[in-house]
Amino acid sequence: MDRPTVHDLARHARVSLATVDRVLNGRPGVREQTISRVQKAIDELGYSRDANAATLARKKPHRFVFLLPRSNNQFLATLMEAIHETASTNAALRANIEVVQAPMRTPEDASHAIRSLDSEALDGLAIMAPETPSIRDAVLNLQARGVQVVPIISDLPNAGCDHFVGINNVAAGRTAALLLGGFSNVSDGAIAVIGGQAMERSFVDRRLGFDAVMRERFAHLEVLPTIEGFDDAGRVEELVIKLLSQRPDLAGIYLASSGTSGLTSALRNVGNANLRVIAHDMTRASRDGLVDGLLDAVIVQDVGHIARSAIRVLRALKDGLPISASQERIRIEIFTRENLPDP
Amino acid sequence: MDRPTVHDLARHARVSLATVDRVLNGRPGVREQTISRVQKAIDELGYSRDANAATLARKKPHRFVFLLPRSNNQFLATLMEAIHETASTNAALRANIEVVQAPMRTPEDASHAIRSLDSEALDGLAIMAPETPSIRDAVLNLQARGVQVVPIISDLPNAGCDHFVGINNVAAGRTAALLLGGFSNVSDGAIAVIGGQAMERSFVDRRLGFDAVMRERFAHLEVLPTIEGFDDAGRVEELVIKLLSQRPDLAGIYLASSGTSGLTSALRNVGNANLRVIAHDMTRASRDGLVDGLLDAVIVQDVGHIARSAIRVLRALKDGLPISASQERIRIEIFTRENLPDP
DNA sequence: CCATATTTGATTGACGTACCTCAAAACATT
DNA sequence: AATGTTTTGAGGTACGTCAATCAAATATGG
Repeated sequence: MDRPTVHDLARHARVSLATVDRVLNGRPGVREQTISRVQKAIDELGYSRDANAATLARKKPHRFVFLLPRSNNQFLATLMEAIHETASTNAALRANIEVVQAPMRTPEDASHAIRSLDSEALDGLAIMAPETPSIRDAVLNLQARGVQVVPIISDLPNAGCDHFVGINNVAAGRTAALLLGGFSNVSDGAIAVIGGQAMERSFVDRRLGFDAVMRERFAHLEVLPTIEGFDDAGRVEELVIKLLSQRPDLAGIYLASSGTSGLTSALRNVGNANLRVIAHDMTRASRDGLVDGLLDAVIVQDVGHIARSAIRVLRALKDGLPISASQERIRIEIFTRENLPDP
Repeated sequence: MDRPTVHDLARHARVSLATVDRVLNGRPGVREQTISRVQKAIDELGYSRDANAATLARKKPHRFVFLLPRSNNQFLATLMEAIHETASTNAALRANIEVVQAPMRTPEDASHAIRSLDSEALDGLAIMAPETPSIRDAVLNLQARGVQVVPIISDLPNAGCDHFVGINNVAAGRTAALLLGGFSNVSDGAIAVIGGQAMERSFVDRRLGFDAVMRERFAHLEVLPTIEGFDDAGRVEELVIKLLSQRPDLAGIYLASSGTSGLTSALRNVGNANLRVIAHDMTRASRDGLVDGLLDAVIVQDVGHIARSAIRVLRALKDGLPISASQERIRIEIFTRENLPDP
């Protein structure tokens, strides 16, 4: 009833331990025919590598890089903090974890950042980036050289990645619409949606889900075209101030990107009590916004979970370990003034 | 810069490897003075046991038991399924995981169930039980014999347990109130709260949070005294039918326990469109209830996360490993018809 | 058929901890 | 001082994998 080991594999496939090792670790010098014989033994015995022994025996630690946009918004700061905390508390994983920030305002920036990573010394990349052809190609290129890639926060659907580490952003958008529409008590009015960049998949998905529910359930509210805030608090603040002066019928704002501090600071000055406001991510600004009644709800993705999950997934992909879908599902939390936990 | 090993400890504390081992694993035959010398070395070097090597080297697997109420409600079924799935996908943990169900309608039942566990062969217990003196004593007794105990789902605050694996039930109650009150659009009316057993801590906490927010924010709604449903669908159904006939002014129902299928089945027959209804936990009944518009929102705790977390915590307590608070925090999810994921 | 390349086998030593045995040393008791 | 008891040391094996070496077997091309 014990789990099979490499020895069992070798015996069952009638090859030596060395050959099993070559197959398992993708080392060269094994005939196709032999590989499939070992593969067959793996399937028949239901072998899966003992992660404990593997980690223990591995000489070189894995090198994983988190590539994030260079931007000084508060959400990125909390994300980076979570990554560093995970890295330090999980020293037993034998993984070197680095955070690299690169400008991503243009697709060329981002793909250049990817290409300038030393792919030789790299085992895995967790990347948060907009979805553009040049980025997709850079990612595919990296994968071709044996580097595992997972998109985090914002998906890259056509970049050949098996897993995405982040929330279901369509569901997040739907939730935002539900809260905005449900809490609103006006008979008509306009709803503004502020995103980061148009190419950001996370925003596209959120908008998609948001619009669907607004259409289905809250057709009396008019959803305005997207405004791009570029995840920048200053720009968001300007946009919101302008919006409030131009649209006296504004009934709600959905900030589907970063820059919450700009939103709350605008609301503090020119907001009104009938405005329903939903934002994303738990930061200082969003917490204060909830407490002060400027925001009605904040939709939160746990950055610690995202950091841990990304590392687990990269490691599993690299080592050929199974991935537990249910464990890696990132949940959406909804915080309001009423259920805000202590900081 | 490498992590210190037991060898480093031995050298630094000027004792032998065997002594370090005795101290680390709590084996007898070491003077107090020596123990503290080793302890000092542990602190100074910042030693923490390599979990991979420890699991690998351990001969006997740990034996962990989940003790749950014997009741055939749907939530318990999903919880048990999650436990078994975790057990089978984490064979590498070298832990034997058992589920024991025992009647818990009276405190004596439950404490008897605890006492009848073979504490010799037991390393850890994850227990879901009401909070009564006899249960508390039985738990304390078990701990005195070296068995680690974590309450799951429902806390046991005075049973000497370091960790609770479950959601913040006060916050859950607050959230329920927010959703009930926020979605409701009546100017007055009554709100019914249905719990399981009065002694269940999870229910007490939910009620606490629920009442607080209703008082603070929705004082125009009258919250009725608790009704005990004993987590039984049949009983809940009867209660709800009676309630709806007796209180025509009923504006909302908060089902803070199991038995959701009884609730939805009652609503299907005698419900009305102006009723706002909140329930807990994702089961077949609650999913169908959302889809059919009988329930407005369901507050969900991820049973898979609870099962995994309980095992991780028990293992960490038993092996003296650190526990990552942020990883073990169980999140609350809110599902509505609008953001319901595929099954 | 040979020479050469490719593929496979046999073996070994880490990795860090658990767990065991046996003997030596320190301590306590009379 | 002699005895027994408690505490400590020394050393080894095992866990399952990685990683490396060197030799042996097999395949390939001319």
